[in-house]
Amino acid sequence: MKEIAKIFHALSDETRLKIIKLLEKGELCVCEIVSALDMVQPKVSFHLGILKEAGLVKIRRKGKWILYSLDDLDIFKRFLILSVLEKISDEQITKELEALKNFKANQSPRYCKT
Amino acid sequence: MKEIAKIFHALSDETRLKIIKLLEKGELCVCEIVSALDMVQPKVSFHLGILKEAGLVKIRRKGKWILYSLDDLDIFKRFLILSVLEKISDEQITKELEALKNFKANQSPRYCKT
DNA sequence: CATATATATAAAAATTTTTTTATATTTCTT
DNA sequence: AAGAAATATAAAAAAATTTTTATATATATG
Repeated sequence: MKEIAKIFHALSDETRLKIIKLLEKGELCVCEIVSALDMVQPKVSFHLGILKEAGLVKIRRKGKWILYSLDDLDIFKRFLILSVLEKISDEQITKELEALKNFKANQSPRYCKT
Repeated sequence: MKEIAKIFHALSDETRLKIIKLLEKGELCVCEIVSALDMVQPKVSFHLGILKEAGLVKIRRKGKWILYSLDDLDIFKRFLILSVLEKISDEQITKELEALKNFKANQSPRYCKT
């Protein structure tokens, strides 16, 4: 029962819902999420940690970057994630998508420099 | 987005998940839930309030009792509730079901006397 | 109508979660 | 190898949630 409560808890926060929406389009490194959300890095890492602990996102290391992506192997989690994506429209994260686009545009291939 | 976070928040607590499980079998008044969970009444009312605010349970007054039941008219909520019911087995609330049974057995038709 | 019962609500206390700030770790680059 | 960049983690502070305790409200009953 704890496990289920934990999954729902991970989804009970607007910042975390936004992160899930941002990951809809694909893998993102922490610094990209930081710039999209316009929040300090440890705060973003904190929320990513909660999503990860709940098994909703997974990570992959690439050099000095850690790339986060949605983890929906489990059918229940897959449904929850799909529900979130469907319930929350892109218009609700316009600001964040815009910031992400700008960030990506202004960075060279080796893109972050916190 | 707040609305969705609110629904997930309502489901992110073990007491509230237990209440949903208890309501699986049908309407219950507050005092029955209190005795099933073995918690003080204001605490139970607090959690019922959160479930109600999230639109997951509904109420019906019957004399001095207020009867709570699952509210799953909405397809999304219905799925969430069904998931909870399916994910949490009856064995996980054995104690509570037992307490509820005893309570019901020991009470006359006009059953509560807090 | 006065009292008892069932439940809600308010205020205060306790607990948990989130945020901030500082620092550690890992990997890359020169 | 030294320094910089990306991220995590720890500690402290702030904020939110939950629990407790006391009280109010509504309905029923004698």
